[in-house]
Amino acid sequence: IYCNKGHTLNVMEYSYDEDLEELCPVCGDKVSGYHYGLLTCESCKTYARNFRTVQNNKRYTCAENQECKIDKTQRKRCPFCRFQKCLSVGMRLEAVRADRMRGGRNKFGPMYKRDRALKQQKKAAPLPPASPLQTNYGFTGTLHPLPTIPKTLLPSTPTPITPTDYEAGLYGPPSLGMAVQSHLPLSMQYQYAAFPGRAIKAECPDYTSSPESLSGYPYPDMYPSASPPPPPSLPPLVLELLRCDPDELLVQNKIVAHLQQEQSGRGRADKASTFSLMCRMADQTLFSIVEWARSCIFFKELRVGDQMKLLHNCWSELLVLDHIFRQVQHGKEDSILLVTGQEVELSSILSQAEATLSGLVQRGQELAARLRALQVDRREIACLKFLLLFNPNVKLLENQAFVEGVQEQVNGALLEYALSTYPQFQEKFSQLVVRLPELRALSTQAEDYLCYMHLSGEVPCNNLLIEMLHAKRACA
DNA sequence: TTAGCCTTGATC
DNA sequence: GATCAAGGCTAA
Repeated sequence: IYCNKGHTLNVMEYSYDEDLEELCPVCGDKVSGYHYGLLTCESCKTYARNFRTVQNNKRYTCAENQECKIDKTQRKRCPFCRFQKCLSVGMRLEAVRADRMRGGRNKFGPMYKRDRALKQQKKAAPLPPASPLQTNYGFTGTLHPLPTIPKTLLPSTPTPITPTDYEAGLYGPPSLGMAVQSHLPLSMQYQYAAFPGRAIKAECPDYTSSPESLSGYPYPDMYPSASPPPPPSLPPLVLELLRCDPDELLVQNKIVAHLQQEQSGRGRADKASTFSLMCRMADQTLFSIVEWARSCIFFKELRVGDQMKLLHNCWSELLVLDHIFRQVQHGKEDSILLVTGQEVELSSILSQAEATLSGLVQRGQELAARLRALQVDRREIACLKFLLLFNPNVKLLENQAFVEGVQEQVNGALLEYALSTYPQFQEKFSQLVVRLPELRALSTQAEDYLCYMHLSGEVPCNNLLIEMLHAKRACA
């Protein structure tokens, strides 16, 4: 039994109403439910939904410094900043339906459920008071089991889970290997919409699959500004590159499931260190990056030898970019969002991680802040990933000219996209590209650190990270 | 234009 | 049938 505000509440009977006590992250008004990815009030829900139609006729600008305070009484004063805030707190406007279809559910359903489950967990176990992640992944040396996400919220596989496993708290599917993706059950394709063209009726429309569908969604994925909506004829290559991106939720669930499975295979006395867990997390992320690359336009045309050379060259850069863009989307400077969807307070990392790691994390936060300030969007990140992958400086490529050609094409498409989508920000392309050397420098530092930790025996065995590290350099 | 209330409809 | 997150309607 857990007492809350004078009401006696059995934790097992956690009710939906508990969520509604929260305040809208945009304006602080009373929350009316989950809307477009998170708990918001009714008015911000309507505001976010209507923004597209409103934006069609009006071009909002901020009369101040684009830093207007948005609260319940002042939220009407600056539509521009209100919309910016909607996005910065994490509202997912891809859930606004282009076809205006009413009713039904969308792909965020599982996310809402999981969020509720996590909130319930927090209430059930209020100590330590921090996020579930801190409870389980706090930088205190030892590692506890993964957060117990109900297995119903994880992607299902055709493989059954035994009741024994379930009772033991082993929520992840027994196996979720890399080859599983093409054998996803239909229900999962529905829930997570990993691939274009597979969306079912009530699913969020797939805005990435064609220029026509994109025109029904005339603002960028993130941080749209007061500029006019992008013209319907966006560079087709940009759309194509974006189409290669896997669904974030799918990747997240897959990694969580894998880590839970790994963790469940350990005895109670055999707990992995926090660093070791982070390595495994990065390792799984790297798997998903390799899988992404292998299915990518252009890349899949290359011979395996060239594919390996390119990946060996840029794996850490792609990992770092993946991490950094997650922080850009996360939008909080005082915490880190992990690929598993868990949040760690920055202060707890900086106070408990050793100096080198702290430095790396901080540099990552700085780079994320710079990209956030540039209002980088998902399509631009998709281009940057290709620019990193198709690095024409990689030596001894069988098909050097092709790689150079792709690099050139993607550069051109990114330039065209940035100019047409953000015409008020002529320098955006160069500002974005100039971040790449910074990112490369950071990833080199991260590699060095990983190498050092590997030599100290701190990195788990059979790790793709180490395989890549060895392939790229003579670590010893 | 905003925001509270209403209707809808896929999933549970 | 209930749920609840979508979109619709409309007074202010």
